[in-house]
Amino acid sequence: MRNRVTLADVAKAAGVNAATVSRSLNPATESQVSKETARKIKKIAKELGYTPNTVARGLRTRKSLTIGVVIPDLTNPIFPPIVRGIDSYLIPRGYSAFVVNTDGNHEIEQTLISSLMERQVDGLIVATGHTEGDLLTQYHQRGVKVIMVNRESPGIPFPAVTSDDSAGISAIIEHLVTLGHKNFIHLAGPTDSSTGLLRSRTFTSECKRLGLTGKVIKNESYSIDDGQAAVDKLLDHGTRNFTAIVAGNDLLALGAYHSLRTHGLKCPEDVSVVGFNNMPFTADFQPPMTTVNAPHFDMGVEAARLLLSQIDGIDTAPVKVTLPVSLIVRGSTASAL
Amino acid sequence: MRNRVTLADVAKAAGVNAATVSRSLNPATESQVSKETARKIKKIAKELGYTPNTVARGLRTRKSLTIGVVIPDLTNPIFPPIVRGIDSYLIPRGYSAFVVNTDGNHEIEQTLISSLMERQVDGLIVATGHTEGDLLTQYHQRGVKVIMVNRESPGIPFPAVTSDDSAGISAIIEHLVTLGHKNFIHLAGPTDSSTGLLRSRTFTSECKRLGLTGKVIKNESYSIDDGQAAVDKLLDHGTRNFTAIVAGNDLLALGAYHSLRTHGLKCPEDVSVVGFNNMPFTADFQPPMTTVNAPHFDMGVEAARLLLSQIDGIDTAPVKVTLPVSLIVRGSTASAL
DNA sequence: GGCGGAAGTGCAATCGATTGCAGTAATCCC
DNA sequence: GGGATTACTGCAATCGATTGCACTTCCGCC
Repeated sequence: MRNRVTLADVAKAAGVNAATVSRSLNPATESQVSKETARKIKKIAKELGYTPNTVARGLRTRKSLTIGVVIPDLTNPIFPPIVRGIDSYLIPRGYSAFVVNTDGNHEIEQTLISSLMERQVDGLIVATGHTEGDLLTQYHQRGVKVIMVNRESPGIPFPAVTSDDSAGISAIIEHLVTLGHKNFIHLAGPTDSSTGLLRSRTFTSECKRLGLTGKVIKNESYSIDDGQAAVDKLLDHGTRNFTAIVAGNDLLALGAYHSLRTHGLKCPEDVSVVGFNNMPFTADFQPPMTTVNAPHFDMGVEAARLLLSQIDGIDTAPVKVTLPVSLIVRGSTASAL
Repeated sequence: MRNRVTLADVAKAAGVNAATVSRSLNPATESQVSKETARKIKKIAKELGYTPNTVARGLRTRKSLTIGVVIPDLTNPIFPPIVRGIDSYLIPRGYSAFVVNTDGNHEIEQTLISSLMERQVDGLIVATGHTEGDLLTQYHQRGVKVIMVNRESPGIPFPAVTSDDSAGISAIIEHLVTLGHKNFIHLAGPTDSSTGLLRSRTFTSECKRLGLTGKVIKNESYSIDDGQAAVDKLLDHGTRNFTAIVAGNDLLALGAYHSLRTHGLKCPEDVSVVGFNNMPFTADFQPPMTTVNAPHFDMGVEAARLLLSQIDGIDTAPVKVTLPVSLIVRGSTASAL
């Protein structure tokens, strides 16, 4: 049915052994074959429309040239750039990526990682920050390379590529202080993620250092709904002793927008709001969102680079790479009254 | 190095032949093995932590349980929901998807499709609408199933899943006419895409049918920049004889927002703007965008369903599935003066 | 002229599973 | 008790490539 042309077909047509065809077509082994023969074989292979079977090759060479990318949810706009960054490095090098979505569900994540392993991926790039359930450790011991991206692993010291969250939060607070703000709310991301934890810790320590009032509100997830609910709760209880909201990411900030609006408060006139990530379209929100740009595409590239260097055995130390961020001031922050 | 447990390992531990292990672990052939033996083998397999090698299995069975998804650009927010829809159908059925981005580049697309074929994908879901270069046809003849999603194929009658663009455009025009609009601009998407073509044709025929003035402006791509440039050009030439812009998609509409703003025109007071797709965050734009909701997730599901039914040989006719759309009226449309 | 070595090619094993065929033992039935 | 099923299980081929080893030529050199 599947009318593929195989090495054997080419070999028969050329009147040589399949081994010779294999060697001719592989640049690394081509020198073992006479120039004459190699030329002829390549010509015939092209005529017959031969395409190598990567699966069969992988079985023999024990390298699938395939890697798995584990992310929480592709519809969260920060992840597509990461995936594209990964792709941009991997594809020119002959690798392909399986991208799977866990929806933050731990069981799903385990199942998907197992399925990736059954498919013999050479490595894993994990953006969920979850490393519990020792599945990853187990695979890592079997020689499968793992890189964390966006979020770090809590326990196991896998190499990780993150943005400089600490610097980002500092820049935000400095910006707000310059505008005269003194009383802050921080909508913290989930504390089981390294980003949530680090951003919130930096927020607290910066407030303390500068003698500011900073209240931290924990959120279950990085979602619009959670951000809105958190601020709703605050305002419904009559709490108004703050002039600025520092959100753990842009989605939480957007939730804050919604809540402020339904409570008749204006941003930035009444309350300033700052996001984190500079995800697509934040400039088109009402008001355009002040946020911190995290280089997601570059983080993907860097993660892929690290992974391949680990696979090739060049670089085996558990490196931590932190990429710089920058504050993008738009319309959601203004002077405190 | 890779310390995997193989069938042979389990067989040795159980004191049986690998064939027996294979049969015990496969539900379809389990009945060929005595209950006793099967039970013992399963126990040992679990103890040893055996995981099947999907790659090796695929080589023998000639089914990779893998499909390729070809999209233009994952960072365009309409595609992640499609991909997730595809995944939601595929994964529970044991399939995995390779997602590749073509950036609308024809050469890249050919290369990526070749690489997918080398990886022995069982089928392809194509969202770019491109079928030129006869690579797809060639593969299709070799038994690889192809489904188009979002955009139809121009020439070859592959099964396709699309939204009801025609109904969408009609609903938009009806809405605008009700608001008293009579003079329209249509920012058409690329004419080499079925969506661009169909939406623009419907626009023209509806205008004609209702006796309205409707000017069509072609765009190279479905991008913010193109939308902005198109409206810029119009306004820079002093053309103001329109009160409503019907954009080919939300990105073009957003470009129109930008242009109107820089020209000191207010939306919707001066000009109404309508998008298409209801992509994420359109409700948060300034103003909230009136648009047509296309069920992208469901389109993905349906495409995956069609593909698997083709692979299983159940359904081989070139079906066209059109999913219903609905107008979402928000703040970017208002009464004509 | 004979020996050593290099160059080019083929043979056959291997990767990890699946599966047609055959063989053995147990069971059944008259 | 003997012949025929039936039920398990094993053998070995197969999928499509890669690769260590062995073999044949041919050339150079003394």
